[in-house]
Amino acid sequence: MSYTIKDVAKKANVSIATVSRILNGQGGYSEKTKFKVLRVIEELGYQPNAVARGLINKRTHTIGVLFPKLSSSLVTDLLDGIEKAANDNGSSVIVCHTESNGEKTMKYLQLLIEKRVDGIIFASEILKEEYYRFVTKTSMPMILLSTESYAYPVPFVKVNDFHAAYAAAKHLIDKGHTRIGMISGNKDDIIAGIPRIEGFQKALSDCNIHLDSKNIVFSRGFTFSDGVEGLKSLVRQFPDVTAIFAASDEMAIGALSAAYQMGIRVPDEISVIGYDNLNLAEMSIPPLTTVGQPLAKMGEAAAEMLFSILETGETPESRIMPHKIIERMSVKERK
Amino acid sequence: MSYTIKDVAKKANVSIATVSRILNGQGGYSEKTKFKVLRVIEELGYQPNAVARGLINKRTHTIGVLFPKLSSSLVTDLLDGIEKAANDNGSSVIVCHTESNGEKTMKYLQLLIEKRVDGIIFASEILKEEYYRFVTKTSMPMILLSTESYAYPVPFVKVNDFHAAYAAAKHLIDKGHTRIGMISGNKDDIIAGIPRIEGFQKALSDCNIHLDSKNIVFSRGFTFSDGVEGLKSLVRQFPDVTAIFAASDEMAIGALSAAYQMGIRVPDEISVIGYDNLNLAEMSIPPLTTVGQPLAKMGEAAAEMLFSILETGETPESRIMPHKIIERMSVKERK
DNA sequence: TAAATTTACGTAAACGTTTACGTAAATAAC
DNA sequence: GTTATTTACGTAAACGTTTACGTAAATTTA
Repeated sequence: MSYTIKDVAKKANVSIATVSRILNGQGGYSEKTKFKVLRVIEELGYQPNAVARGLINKRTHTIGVLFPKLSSSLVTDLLDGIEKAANDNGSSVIVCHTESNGEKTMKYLQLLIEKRVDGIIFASEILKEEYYRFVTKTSMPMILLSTESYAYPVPFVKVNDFHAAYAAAKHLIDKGHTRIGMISGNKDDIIAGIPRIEGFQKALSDCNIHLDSKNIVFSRGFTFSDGVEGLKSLVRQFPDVTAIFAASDEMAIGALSAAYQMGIRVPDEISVIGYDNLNLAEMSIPPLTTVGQPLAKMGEAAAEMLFSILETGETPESRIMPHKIIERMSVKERK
Repeated sequence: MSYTIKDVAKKANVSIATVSRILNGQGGYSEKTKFKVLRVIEELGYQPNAVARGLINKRTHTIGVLFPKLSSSLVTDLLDGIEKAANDNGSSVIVCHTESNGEKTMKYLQLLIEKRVDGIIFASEILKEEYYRFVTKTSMPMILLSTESYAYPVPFVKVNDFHAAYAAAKHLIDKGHTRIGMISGNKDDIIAGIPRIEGFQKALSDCNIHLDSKNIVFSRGFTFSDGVEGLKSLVRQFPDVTAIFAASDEMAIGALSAAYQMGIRVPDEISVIGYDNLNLAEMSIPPLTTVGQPLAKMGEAAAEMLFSILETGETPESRIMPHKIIERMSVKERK
C-alpha cells in the first residue's frame, strides 16, 4: 500500500506541484502550507518514487560497475571505495560480475544502458572495441579502474604498474639480493602482465644485475595456484634464487605455501614480495611484504571522477595513484 | 543522443503501441510490420527505457542487498551467489554497505524503498524492530541471509550454527583430542556468537569431556586480530590445550599467526579448526581445516527465495543449508 | 494612493513506456 | 453469400513525478 504525491496533495488540500516544491526546497510556498504538507507526509508515510523522478530528471542516481573474475579481496576493496563515494554523492551502485566473459559483458552493458544508469565503472579488464563503441554511442560516461586503454580516450585510475614493479624489485636489491626471480602473471596481459615484467627487468638492469630467461616464470593468471606452481618452477630453473617478486599478493601467498610444502624457509632462505596489499597479505605466515595499490582509494577516485563528469560535462584527467612499499616480514636483508 | 519509442514508431510508420507489442512479443501485428519495426530499431540503435517500464509495470527488476562490516571473502562469496541468481532472473543487484551502523542502515532502507527495488536481502546482521517495521510498512519482500530473526516472521537462509560448531568440536574429539579450547566471537551476538559456543559446549559434554571456563576465550568480533589475541589468551588460561575451534576462519588464521609468532607448531602442538570455509582458508599455512558454510549457494538461495515471493506472492519457507567439514592440514590426529 | 514587484499558489504538459478498448479488415464457419 | 470470429492495428489514458507559465493576492516602492 503506497501513497503517491496525489494522495498527499489531496489530504493537505494543495496541488501536487506544491507538494513537489516543498519536497525539493524549490520556493513558492508559505511556512504554513509547508508545515501542513510535511505533517501529511509523515502521517501517510509517503515515500517519493525515485523511478518517476528518474524519468523526468533523466538522472537515476545509480551507477554500474563491471567486475571480471578477480581475487575476492581486490573486488571488495575496490567496491568499498566505489560504494562510499557513490553514497556520499547520493547514488547507488549496481554490481555486475562479467566473469571475464565477453558476451556476458555486452549483456550487462546493454542492461545498464536500458536501466539508464548515470555512468559506469569498468574494472580490471581490457576495454574491447565492441564495448567502447557500444557505450560511446549512448554518451554514457565511463571510467576505467585498475586498467587503461591504449586505443580509446577513456579516463582511468590505476597505479603505474611499471614503476610499482620496479620499486618492488628495487626493494629486494636494496636488501642486498642479487639473485632475484619473478613469478609473473599472464605475459599477454598488456595492462597488468607486461608492465610488471618490464618494471622488474628495468630495476635489475639499472642496478647491473644479471638477468636472463631463468629469472622469470610465466603463469596464465594471477591466482594462488599460479603462485604455487610458479614457485616450484622458479626454484627448478633458478636453484640459487634468494628473493622473489610475485606479480600479485595471491601469487605471493601461493609461493609461501609452496615453499612451506617444500621445506623452504621464508624469508630465511628465500625472501618474497607481493603486489597489491590485499588484506590477506597481513594474515599470511610470515606477514607479506608487498607493493601496495591503494585499492579502496582508487575505487573512490574512479567514482568521484564519474560524478565530476556528471556535474561538469567535462572529461576529467586520468589519475595515476601512488604505490607504496608495505614492509612486513617476508623479506630479509642479505649480507 | 537517445531515441524513444516514438522515434521508432514514426520512422516505421506505425503507432507506439505496435512497437511496444512487437518488443514485448504481445501479439497483434503482422510479420511484415514486425520486420519493418525491428529494422528501424536496429538502424536507430534504440534502447528501451527500463525506467519508464518500471513506472508502468511497478517492477524495477532490481534488488537491494545490505552488508554490514564483514570479512572480505564472506561478502564476495555471498554476493557472487546473489548476483548470479539475480542475473539469471533478469534482475540487477544494488549493494549497500551499512558498516553495521543503524543510522546508515535506515538511510539505505529508505533509499531502496524510494528506488522501488523489488525486494531486499539483509545479510549477517541482527534485524532490529525499527528496520522490520519500516520495511514491512511498504510490503517490500525481505529475506535474511546468514542471519535470522527470533522476533519477526522473516524467511531466512543460514546454516545451523549450533550444529556446525558441534560438528567442528566433534571432529577434534574424533581426532583424539580431549583438551579442546574455543576462540569465540562476541558472546552477546545471539546469531553467530551464542549458538557456536553452545554447539561447542554440547559436543564436549556429549562426549564426557571436562569443560569449564578455561576452555573458551571471548572476543569482540570475528576478526583476524581477535584470533591473534584469542590464541594468546587461550594458551595462557589453558596451557595444555591441544586443539582449538575458532568461531570464524579469519580468527583461525589469526590463531595460526599468533602460534607462528610464539613458536607453537600447528598442527604438531596445537590443531586448529575454523568456521566458514573462506577462500583464504586454503591459502593459509598450514591449509586450514574448517567447517564450511556454502556461502555462494546461500546467497543464491536467498535471491531465489526473493524471486519466488515476487512470482507467487507467497512467503517461502526458511532454509537451513548444510554445513560440511572441510579437511585440510591444520588438524592432527592425537594418539 | 497607485503602480510595480514579489509571493504563493494551481493548471497543464512533459518524461517514455504499457495496455485497455474500439474499429476496420481479413479470415473462418455455416 | 452471409454471419461470426480473429487479426492487426491506432487512440487515449495511465504510471508518479517535475516544472513552465499564468494569475490572484500580498507586499514594496515611488
